[in-house]
Amino acid sequence: MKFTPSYEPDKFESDIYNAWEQNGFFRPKAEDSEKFYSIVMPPPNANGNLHIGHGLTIALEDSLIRFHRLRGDKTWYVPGADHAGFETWVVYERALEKLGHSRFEYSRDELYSQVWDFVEEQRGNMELQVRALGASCSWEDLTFTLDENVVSRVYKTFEKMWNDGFIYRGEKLVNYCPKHETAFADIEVEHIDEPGFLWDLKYEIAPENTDSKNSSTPDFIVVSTTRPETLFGDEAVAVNPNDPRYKNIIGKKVKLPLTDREIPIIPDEHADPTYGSGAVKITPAHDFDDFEVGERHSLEKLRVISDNGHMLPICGERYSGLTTEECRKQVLKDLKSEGLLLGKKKITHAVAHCYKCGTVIEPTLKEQWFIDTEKLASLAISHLEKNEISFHPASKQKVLINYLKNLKDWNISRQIPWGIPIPMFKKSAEISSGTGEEVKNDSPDWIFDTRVELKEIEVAGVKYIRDEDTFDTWFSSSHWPIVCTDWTEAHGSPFYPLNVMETGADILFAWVARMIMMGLYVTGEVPFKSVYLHGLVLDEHGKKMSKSKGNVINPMSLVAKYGSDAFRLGILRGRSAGMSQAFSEQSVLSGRNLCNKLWNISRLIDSWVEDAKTPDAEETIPRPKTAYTTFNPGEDWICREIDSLKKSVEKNMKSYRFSEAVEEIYSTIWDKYADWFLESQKLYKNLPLLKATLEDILIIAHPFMPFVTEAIWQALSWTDGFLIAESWPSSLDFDPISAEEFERTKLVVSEIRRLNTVLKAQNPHYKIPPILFGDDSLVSENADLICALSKAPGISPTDGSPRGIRLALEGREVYLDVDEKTVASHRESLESHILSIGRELDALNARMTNPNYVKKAPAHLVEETRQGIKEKEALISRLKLELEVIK
RNA sequence: GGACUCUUAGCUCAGUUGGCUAGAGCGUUUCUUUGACGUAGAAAAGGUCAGAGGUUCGAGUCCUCUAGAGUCCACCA
Repeated sequence: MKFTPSYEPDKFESDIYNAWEQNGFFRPKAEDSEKFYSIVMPPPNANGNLHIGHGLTIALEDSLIRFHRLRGDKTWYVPGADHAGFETWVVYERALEKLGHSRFEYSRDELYSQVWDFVEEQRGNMELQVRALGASCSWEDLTFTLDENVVSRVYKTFEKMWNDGFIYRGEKLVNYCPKHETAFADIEVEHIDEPGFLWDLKYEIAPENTDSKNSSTPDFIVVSTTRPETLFGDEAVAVNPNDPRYKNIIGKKVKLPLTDREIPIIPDEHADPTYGSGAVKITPAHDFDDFEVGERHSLEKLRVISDNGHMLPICGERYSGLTTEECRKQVLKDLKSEGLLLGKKKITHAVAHCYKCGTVIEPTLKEQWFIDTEKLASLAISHLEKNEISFHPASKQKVLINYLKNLKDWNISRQIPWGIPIPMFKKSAEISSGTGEEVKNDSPDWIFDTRVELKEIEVAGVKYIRDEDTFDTWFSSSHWPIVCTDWTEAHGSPFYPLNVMETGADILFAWVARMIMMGLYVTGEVPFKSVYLHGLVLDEHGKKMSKSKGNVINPMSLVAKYGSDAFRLGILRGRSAGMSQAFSEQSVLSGRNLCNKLWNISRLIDSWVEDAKTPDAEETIPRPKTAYTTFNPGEDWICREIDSLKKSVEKNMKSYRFSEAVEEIYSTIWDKYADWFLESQKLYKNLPLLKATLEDILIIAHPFMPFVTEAIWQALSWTDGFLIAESWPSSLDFDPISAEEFERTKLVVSEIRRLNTVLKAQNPHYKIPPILFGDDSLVSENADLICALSKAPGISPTDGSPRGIRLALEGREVYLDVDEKTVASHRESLESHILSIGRELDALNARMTNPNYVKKAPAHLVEETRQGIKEKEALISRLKLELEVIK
């Protein structure tokens, strides 16, 4: 294969991916069961497109997987697809609406199969995109969140919990979206501070209860509320027991406005004497606080708002059927006309919204299934406190423990058809067919049964009807590490626990917390050894991406434009764990440039290898490792640099510092390998070394830029097989003295270049002069290289009569052979150089004059400082001497 | 109200147990039509590390406070 002048990713990527997949590199062999390195992908929504967060997830996870694969671990990366219960449901419901249909036209079972088809149609799309990002995952093991084994595992857990008494049926207030007509967990509700009003309503004290003998007793009480329309459900008015204003009316009754009901005045700490009027109406069926108050005082829970947000008939003909908003207006109008509306105050308060449609959440009284989370949470906390899971960033461990300590019971019922049916059946009031016997009183109200395909079942002569609700998706998702690894009670799984769970920091509570609780509950072991949480990917201005703002960056369009590797490099660059950070196309562009650079490096080396080939001198190249020897300047140095790159990538990957790893690869390839080593090799062309070092670089870079490195591997004339299956390089041999010598040679070249640039700036007609060197073995031994790298027209010894400008480098005797005029004009820059060295010297001297430093600092530091002072002093005196000469 | 995070170059961020002259990318300026790459090469400018105090021989790094930014949790009628 021939190298084109620039790397064109779209010509290679899909072929390479297919070749990898078809050759089975993504799947660990069955017999290799000893040392697995396993990661499961947080399942992207089956019916959706990947967003930038998935792009980041795959870049992170796949680089870990590829790194470990090259290191020789049996890696196992499981892709997934999420039925995404509610998310998908919203999309589907919208599609139905567009066709002029409503979900209420269909039965639950009909809806379920419709959505199944809908998702099936869309699913391939997501999988193609995961492939395009280069994810080296085991497709045969793809798990869909509604797969048979997932459902059966979820049912098993539910049954265990039911038997353990962790599950209870409760009538409680739940967060309810009147638009979607389903309940949510607390975590799915968004609290937003909004302006609103606090109205003062006049509740008259019922006349028959007024103590006529005591005229000091007021005949009404003012209650403050933000939701006047709920007054129909009021069951009491609460005042603080310590509030002197109301002490003597506790226990009396008030007339509920617009109705003919009377409700008591009760004492409760919940009433804050400093807020509003200090008296608060209690609506147990429609407010979380009031619910609690109601429980304390055994109040009725009267529902006055329907599931879809309309007033119920109990509110009276005038209000029944109105939306809550309409009803509020009407109530306020009526109260006003009756003189019962006393005041209105602007306030800001937190209002709960549906996280999907933004509709105001209506706390609604519902019978639902709840998980008693107390034992689950404390189990999780005890393992977390033993540091059985390492967190990146570490701070999230504390955050998670704090969350678990305050965890409330978990409502797992959802009133949407798209999801896993809850396997619970309720005893029917009807007498079961045939027997004619009465229902036995001792038969349970609810029974667990997995025959969810049936609407009703019969057990011991009793008829039971299926609960129509489905599970909260997080209930099944919390089993993800268990189900993906096929963990069983009998055999466990060689992949469980996972090595790493990598996901977004935003679902630490919703998902990670629940996986830990469930993993421990089901298997007794934590589900993963490490957690890496990435932050949000923000737009280039640091703003959250959103469709409405129009600042969404689509990963696929970046892949199409710059290539998959460029995207991966761009998204990993400068990103650290847990932080929400800006991302721009610019970083992808620089990733693309690196790919092209590496491509051209390889192109050059390959052309040298090809040029050297003569028909009769066909080399026999030992694979897998090219043997090499170092002869020339820079060769030991590049071996040292690659060796240190290798070690630092190992270290960074171990501590999940992806960005640092990428940065080091970038600078080694570009600044070291291309700009110094290859430039030097233009003189020497040590082919075995060039080949060996290029191979190492390709392997080390492969986890981060898999496609271009493989494309190069395939294009090189001497390599065979696949790069993905190569093994991580062993340590390179090098002579450290020779490496250090090249470092000093670089300094000479840089200084010559810098001087030339400065002098050129002073005089546009300046031409790069020849180089002279005195008694300087480093320069004489590297003369050709220095000459070539600095583009000087020539280099020669001074023969004892130095002239021109001497380089200000310690221990060097190198001159630029320039004319007298140029020498004189250089004086100024020399003076400023002396000043800056002087400042550094002062700093070092200050340290040494401090007796405590000399006494307490480590000896090697003190010695270094002493050495530094000596060198700087020598340099200054020499520079001063040069200044004398220039005069 | 509670918890957590952040503040380092024009921008986005590194800086691991305190230790040599605080780094990178992008951007900016100057130079280079050298046959791997202009998606390039060479060079340069740019930082009182938010502020104050403390610990220390030594603080971007540890502690306290202040100011600012952000995120999450929470029932404020």
